[in-house]
Amino acid sequence: MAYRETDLVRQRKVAQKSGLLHAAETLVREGGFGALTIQAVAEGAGVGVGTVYRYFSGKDELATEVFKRATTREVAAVREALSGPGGAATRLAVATEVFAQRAFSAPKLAWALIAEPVDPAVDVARLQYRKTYTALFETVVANGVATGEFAPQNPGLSAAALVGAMAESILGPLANPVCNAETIAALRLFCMRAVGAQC
Amino acid sequence: MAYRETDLVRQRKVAQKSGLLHAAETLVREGGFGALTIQAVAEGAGVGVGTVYRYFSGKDELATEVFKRATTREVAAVREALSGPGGAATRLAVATEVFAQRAFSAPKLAWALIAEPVDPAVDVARLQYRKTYTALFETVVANGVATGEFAPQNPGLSAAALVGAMAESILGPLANPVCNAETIAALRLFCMRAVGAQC
DNA sequence: TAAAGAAGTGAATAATGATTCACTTCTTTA
DNA sequence: TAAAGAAGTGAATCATTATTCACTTCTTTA
Repeated sequence: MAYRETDLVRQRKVAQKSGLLHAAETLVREGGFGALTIQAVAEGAGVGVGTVYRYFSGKDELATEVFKRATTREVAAVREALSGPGGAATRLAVATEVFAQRAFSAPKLAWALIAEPVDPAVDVARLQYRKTYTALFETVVANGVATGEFAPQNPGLSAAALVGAMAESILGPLANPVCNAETIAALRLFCMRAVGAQC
Repeated sequence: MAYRETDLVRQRKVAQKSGLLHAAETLVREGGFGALTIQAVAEGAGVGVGTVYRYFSGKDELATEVFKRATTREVAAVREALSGPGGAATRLAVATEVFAQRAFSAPKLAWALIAEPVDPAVDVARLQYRKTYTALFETVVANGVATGEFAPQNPGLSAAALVGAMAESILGPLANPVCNAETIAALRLFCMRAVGAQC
């Protein structure tokens, strides 16, 4: 036995994989999943295309991992906002702002995660993502309805509509590409009225 | 001079082009623009692939024409609903229902027109489409704000958010795929509250 | 240092789908 | 009917990407 993987090698492999994922996410940030090609990932990470296949079984797996990493971050940020202090109205308002801020700072990424259709493999992950996302909003809407802060309504539909309203007004092709405090404030008011919160 | 195009030939050419567009739209209805291949269009219309190129300079032109035809119809339907009788609230409610009904009856098409990313060539047409669409809603929102029926708000942002809310709750991956009167009613209420209409 | 084991490489291959073009068939008129 | 003009055809070609694999280089240990 003349070879055995050492910690040094393990670290390098982790770093390599991380570098590949970083290069891949950069591409998605800049041009959505449509810009994610193995060639470009390899180039961005400074390795050969074959190397990518040492770390990922194929494009699907790479794309899915990029998707999961990014969505985990996004969901965590919104979840944190929704689990903060205050009533349902306050928390929904804060969550709306968090969503808007993050989307503004990386619109292509936000669009890629929420709307861009991709491989069926990634679509499975996206379905889970949207479910999680919508569920977060659904919870706060249902909570507000229960406490009487919001109007009676179908929380599931309202949650989907809220996500759609946020996505369209901020990521849509007609959206102001500049981070605009007024836009965010207007969106927050729209969402507040939509759930029937008094404000 | 031994040949000159006659009316008969002209008619046939018009019919042929119309048949190609019909075949193309059928494909988009069934699978979005992703399903629009020249091969499939030719097959659907019962002609050779080369024939498609006698009528369209390339795939871009074909896709753009399909898009424009379909969107013209959609916009007309919503515009009619918005220009009907009654106040801003009534007209917005009717328009919401029209949008929802049409989207339910052809969800893939609606999704393809509103959300599916396609060739840059088609994207130009889509931008125009969304502008038109949003402008329609913007007008009624501004109208309602002016008459005091709706709360004060930024009509442009609200219009985009309304379109997003409708699209997401009806076309989104989590949407109920069945035409559901309750869903439509819930969406209508959401939209009414969102603009601050009393109902 | 030598040899085993594994990572790195990128030209070659595969798959998909748009586009071309030399050819055939149809339509018209002298 | 003959010949011009145009439409129809689809196999061949081009373009883009994912994927493979025979080979090279690196790392480890006896």
